[in-house]
Amino acid sequence: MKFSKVPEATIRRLSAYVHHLELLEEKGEVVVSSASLAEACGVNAAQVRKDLAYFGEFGIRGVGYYIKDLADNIKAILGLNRQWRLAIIGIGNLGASLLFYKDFFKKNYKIVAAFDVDPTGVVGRVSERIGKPVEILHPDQLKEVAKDRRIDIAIIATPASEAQKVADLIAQTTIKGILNFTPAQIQMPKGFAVKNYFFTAVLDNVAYLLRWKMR
Amino acid sequence: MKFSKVPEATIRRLSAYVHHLELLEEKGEVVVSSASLAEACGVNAAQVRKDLAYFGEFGIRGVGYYIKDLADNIKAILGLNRQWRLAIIGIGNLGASLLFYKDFFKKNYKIVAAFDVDPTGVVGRVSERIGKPVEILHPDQLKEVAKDRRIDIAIIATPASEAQKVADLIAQTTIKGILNFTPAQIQMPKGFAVKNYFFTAVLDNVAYLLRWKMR
DNA sequence: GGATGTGAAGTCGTTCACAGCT
DNA sequence: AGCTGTGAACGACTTCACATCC
Repeated sequence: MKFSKVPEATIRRLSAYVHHLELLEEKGEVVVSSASLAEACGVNAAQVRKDLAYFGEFGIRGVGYYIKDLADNIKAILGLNRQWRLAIIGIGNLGASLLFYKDFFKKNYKIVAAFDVDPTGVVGRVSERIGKPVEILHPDQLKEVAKDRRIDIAIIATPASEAQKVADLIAQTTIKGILNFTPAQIQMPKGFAVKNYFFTAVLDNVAYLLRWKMR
Repeated sequence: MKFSKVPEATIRRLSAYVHHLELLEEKGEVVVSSASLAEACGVNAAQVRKDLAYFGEFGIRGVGYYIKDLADNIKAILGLNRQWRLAIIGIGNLGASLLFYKDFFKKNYKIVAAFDVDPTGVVGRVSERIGKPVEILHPDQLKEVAKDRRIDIAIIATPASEAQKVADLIAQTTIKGILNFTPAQIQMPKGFAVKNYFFTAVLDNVAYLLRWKMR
């Protein structure tokens, strides 16, 4: 274990490894080699071993990796051995769909609050679709609610024009992690974990590939 | 213009540049320097110039870049000067929310078809929310519909367990681009543009940062 | 003067190749 | 013998620094 600077790409791949290990576990497999895990995740075998080497030695030479053991270890590395409490800010179509995203439960994420400037907007329809409706609060309440409900991570799903305002609100709370779904680049003080995740950028990438590489 | 191998990260940044250039245009700005564009997008100024240099010379030394001109050029590079026709496959919460994602219109993407094995599922509620309901078709119809409606890109928003089946269906159509929203790694023959975009992987990244870098 | 465009340098991430265990 | 763990080689991306041009 060196634990120097871990590439961000490594973390992304660890997520993928966990997903595949869980599939193998369901199938009743017991051990897996770096080569086969690599193939399933579309990467190089040495890459798999290097990624793991940042955090320790999890395999057995001449054998491979015990699947359950490795999965547990990676989950611990990613912090998926505890529950992370999420707030969704901006309950439009995207925010609303996150409220109903079932796989959160598997992944140790739990939505504990939802915020929107217009609590009467999509909410009515949202409420229709779930037994116990999620209460939509006004962003003004963010600070106190963040503390009360111990929110760890805020997901910004507002229009881009509102993203910085929301970020400024978050900066005043105990929340330290942000997943920004808008195309806006947000500015935060040091000490915050911010990741952007704007999906039309990826779509643009597909369009670009189609535009040039092929046809 | 060298047009050798363009890093994927460059393409992602070009998307961000366009977004910011459009904001500047709305504000009535006329020229922008690489330094100021860089700051707004959270990158280095030399990076901006290098990114653009892959495709040509768009600036004027001693002056900067004409905003509208640069925006148009980047859009042409990304293929956003034409309309891309999308299909969404899997109309769960995520797929349904994409159906209503308004910004598609701005970005030259148009949803021309929606598929789900259960056309009676979310659809009823989906139909309630839009004047002219989107017709949800069965994936069996993919091949003929892809041709009729000239679908360019398929967005896979099914459960992960179905992703490969859907990919196999797509492989038999005229569709050449895929945006995969599931955590499953899909296998395609050569010549397809496939991008994965699974958002809990990014959330895992935030959790990891919180787990280690801070606290 | 001032900002772009770009070779060169530097940094970071990936792949190779083999030593080291089991 | 087989597969992991890892230094070293490689390749890719980013940043620097300055020549170039408006």
